[in-house]
Amino acid sequence: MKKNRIVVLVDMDAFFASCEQQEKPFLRGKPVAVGGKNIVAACSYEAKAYGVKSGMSTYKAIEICPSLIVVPGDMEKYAFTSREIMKMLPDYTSEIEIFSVDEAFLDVTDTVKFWDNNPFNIAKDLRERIKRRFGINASVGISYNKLMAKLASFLAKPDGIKMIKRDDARNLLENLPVEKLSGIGQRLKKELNALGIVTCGELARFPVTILKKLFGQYGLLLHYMAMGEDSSAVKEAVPKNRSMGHSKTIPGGIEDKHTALIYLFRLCEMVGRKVRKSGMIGKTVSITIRYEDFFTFTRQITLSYYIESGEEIYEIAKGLFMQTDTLYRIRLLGVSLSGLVKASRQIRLKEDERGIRLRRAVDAINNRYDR
DNA sequence: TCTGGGGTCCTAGGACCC
DNA sequence: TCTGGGGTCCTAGGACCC
Repeated sequence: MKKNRIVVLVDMDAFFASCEQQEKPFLRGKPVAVGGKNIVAACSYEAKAYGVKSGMSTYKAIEICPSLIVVPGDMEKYAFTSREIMKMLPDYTSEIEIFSVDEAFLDVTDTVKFWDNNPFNIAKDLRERIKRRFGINASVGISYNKLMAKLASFLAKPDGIKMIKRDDARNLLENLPVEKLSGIGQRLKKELNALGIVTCGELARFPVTILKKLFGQYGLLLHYMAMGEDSSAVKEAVPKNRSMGHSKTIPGGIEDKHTALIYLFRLCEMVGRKVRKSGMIGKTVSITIRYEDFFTFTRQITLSYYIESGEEIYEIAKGLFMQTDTLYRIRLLGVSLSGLVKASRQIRLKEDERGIRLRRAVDAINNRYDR
């Protein structure tokens, strides 16, 4: 375990919107929102200046920013650009964790010596290359662990570099609202605020025993987070796919099961396609159902064998779906396959048995619920 | 605030095994 | 036999992130 690490977080600024502005020059300098029909998935800094935020309804966004240009999102395109950018990272270290489509952690503890022992040189070089090749601004946070590197990049935005040294962390955290830390969302913020805890300083001084009682193991973690401590490692470069899924909000909602099954089938096919494309197979099928009142729940079942095709997924998903109530109008349906492993010849040998076992599993579901 | 879609991780209880 | 404890897997739900 290394003690004094140097962790860098590269974070693309307004990534989706920047990709669009790069591709379509007439969008540059304008307030742009990328998203679906009803919600803003991401927006340009010009739009942010008006108060537009991701997650906001498109209606509201246009209300506060009438000149907003809304473009449909194209995840494939962004993922491609992302992969191209990420290809540059091994030039700086072999310890890379691709954290999301627009963020990556780099542990440069062992390689910073090649950059005059100054991590700023790495940050500058990386930012320049991304800007030059892709026309996209990136912000870089540098610190002694991932938690603080993340905070640093937040403070660096937009288009900047920020380093948080261990000696400065305590001062910085003292008056920092707890929700600025990655890992503390709206829900936790509310609960902490209710305890009279608003800043990280206050959280750090709050009795650990009470935090543990209230939040379990996470309470202990919160205590350390508030002090700027995070022992998690920058993990391997290849993100392990634990699950793959699709979900769909149905405009107007669905009332009858037949229509729902048609949606379900399509989702299963999409999941199957995605899974096969990545050369994976999985054994746990989950469905998500959201009723009109936003009550959301999941049902899942783990098989004793692996599957990959839309048809196989559908048979299981349908079984799960048929057990659920149909009293309410369905707003969203989702299907996902988890327990994923790389498809291998050994596992594939069992393929012949699959048909039989599949039927057995479906029977088991049906029997279990006595239908 | 009236709410998309893709994920990850954690927890708790129960089943089951040794 | 009615009685321990640990480990692991499964299901369901929830918080969080981008």
